[in-house]
Amino acid sequence: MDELMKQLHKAVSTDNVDRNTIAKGVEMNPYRRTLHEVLLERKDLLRSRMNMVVMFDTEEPSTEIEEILAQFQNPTFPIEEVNTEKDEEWQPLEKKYLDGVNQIKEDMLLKQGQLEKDMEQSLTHGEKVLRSHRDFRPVDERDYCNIRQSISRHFDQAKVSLRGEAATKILVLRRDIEQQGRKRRNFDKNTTDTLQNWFHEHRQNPYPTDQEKAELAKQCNIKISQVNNWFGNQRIRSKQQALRCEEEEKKRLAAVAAEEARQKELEEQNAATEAAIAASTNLVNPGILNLPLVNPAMQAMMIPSVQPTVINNSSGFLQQPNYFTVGEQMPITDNANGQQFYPTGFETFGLVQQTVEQQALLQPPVSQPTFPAMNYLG
DNA sequence: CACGATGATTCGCT
DNA sequence: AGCGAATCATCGTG
Repeated sequence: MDELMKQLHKAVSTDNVDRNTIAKGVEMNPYRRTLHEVLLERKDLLRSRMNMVVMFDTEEPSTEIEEILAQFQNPTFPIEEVNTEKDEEWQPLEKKYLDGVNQIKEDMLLKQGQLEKDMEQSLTHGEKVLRSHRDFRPVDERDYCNIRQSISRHFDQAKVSLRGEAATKILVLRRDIEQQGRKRRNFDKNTTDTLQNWFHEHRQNPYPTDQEKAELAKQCNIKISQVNNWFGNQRIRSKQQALRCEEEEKKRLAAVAAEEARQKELEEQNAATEAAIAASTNLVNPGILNLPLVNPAMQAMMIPSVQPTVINNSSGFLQQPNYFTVGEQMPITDNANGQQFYPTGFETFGLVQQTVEQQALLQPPVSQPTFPAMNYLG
């Protein structure tokens, strides 16, 4: 019985009321109804009074919060660039801020006053509860002290929370005023996404009706005039962008064409040089001038002193990797300069090392898979 | 701070 | 009134 009473006492002083403990006590105590009622009543009272503010287990007065709450004494307008020229623009905003701070302050003081009252009530109620305990257990000054401490601790925390809430409200207000003070704000991602989606889905005819504009405005939380501005800007800018893309594509194609022309010219030059050198170095047997130097069959017919190594060193075109593969072809015509021409694919034969690009020219280019270009205007 | 993106404003046209 | 176009002014970023 003593043990049970101890538990009950502890439960009351710490507000940690375990209903099982109470139930046991109720069963074994002649004053059970009274005890049961006062415990629950006290607990419910505390709960209902406290739930007006968020309670934290350990909350200490914060210097940060108090610094923010200094706005109550000396409110400073959050926007710096206040000049005389734009005073009429800032004044309503400044007033809004000062009024807001005042409102927050009044709210806080009101709630704080309510908390004080509630604390007084709780204290007197706690004392009343303790007095009623005297009917079934000894109650001394320590019990009163405990319950006073317990109650005032709860209310102190509530006050700290209240100040924290007020500080948060001030920060939110300052941020809002700062945002409103700006000349222009970019729309948030949701808004631009919504507008972009509509624009893209209707890119064939991106002109929303009045009703659609109203819907978009509501959906994006912007004014209808802003929807109009956005679509006006979007139409002209996507058009400009499309034109820019077209322009760049033209430039690109022109550059490709120029490069191709340059390559062709280079090849023609090479062919000319090669033929000229071939004509001047082919002194081994003037009688067979009209036969290709490159024909291996001809090499066998040449005088023995002319070794392939010599030809290699002196003229260089034997180093051409394709020499023997194309060499069996005969020249098809002569021109006035004694140049010999060979069927298609033979022109690359020359003194200049065959480049990769030139080799590629001999083969039909592998067609690259093409991806349809995105056309924003449809 | 330079520069591109972007929302708003203005003007002329139909 | 609604639009395209040019322009302004600010924002956001490297």
